[in-house]
Amino acid sequence: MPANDVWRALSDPTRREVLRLLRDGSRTAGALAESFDVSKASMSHHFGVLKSAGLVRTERRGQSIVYSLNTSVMEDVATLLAGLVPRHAAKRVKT
Amino acid sequence: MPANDVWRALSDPTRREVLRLLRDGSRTAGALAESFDVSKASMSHHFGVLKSAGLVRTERRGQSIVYSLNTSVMEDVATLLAGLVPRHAAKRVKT
DNA sequence: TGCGTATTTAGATGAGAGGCTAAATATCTA
DNA sequence: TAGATATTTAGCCTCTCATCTAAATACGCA
Repeated sequence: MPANDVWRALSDPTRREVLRLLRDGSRTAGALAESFDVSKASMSHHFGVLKSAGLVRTERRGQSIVYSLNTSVMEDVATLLAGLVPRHAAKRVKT
Repeated sequence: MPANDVWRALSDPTRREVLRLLRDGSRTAGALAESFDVSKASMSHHFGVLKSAGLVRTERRGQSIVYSLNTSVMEDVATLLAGLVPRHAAKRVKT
């Protein structure tokens, strides 16, 4: 999980929304894509960015590919952020 | 603090390093710029991005302009991140 | 006021990102 | 195997971003 890839992945609003959707459970590429007003090809590109950053995992199920959050890496992201926040700004990350 | 601006500001490694430097205390634009192998004009651009995202504050001191972290906004950033991390991935953000 | 220092703004450039359509690949089912 | 469905890859285009140099602005001090 190169930190640079993670930050870059998070810099796009579409990708952040994908992560938010995945908070509620795994979804197929197609199901995710339907939530956005963007071509499936473009969504596939976003999925690739999220995947190479290690933020999501994939699993084939029949004809579909199911995406889910890689929760352990999401924890690492919290740590990355902690490296920027000054000590007295520490707070409980409520989820 | 539009969330988009914050994430965009954080997506650049130079800007993240600026924030890390500011964790240890305020610094002038020139002092910050010396830590990077980039022109002062480019650094000024980065400062502008950080500032318009609300991540840093400025204060003129004589000929210099002193940059410091906007700690309250850094807390908000932690909240933004929390909006992406699934419940069972919650963790103490150690700083 | 005039000069030196500190910083930002203007304008140009090259690389990269995200978008699209069309084609390719993988899987299921008849 | 043929056809339908799901997803990714390829190729192209446009726009944004980080960077640079040069010029402009702001301040302190003689």
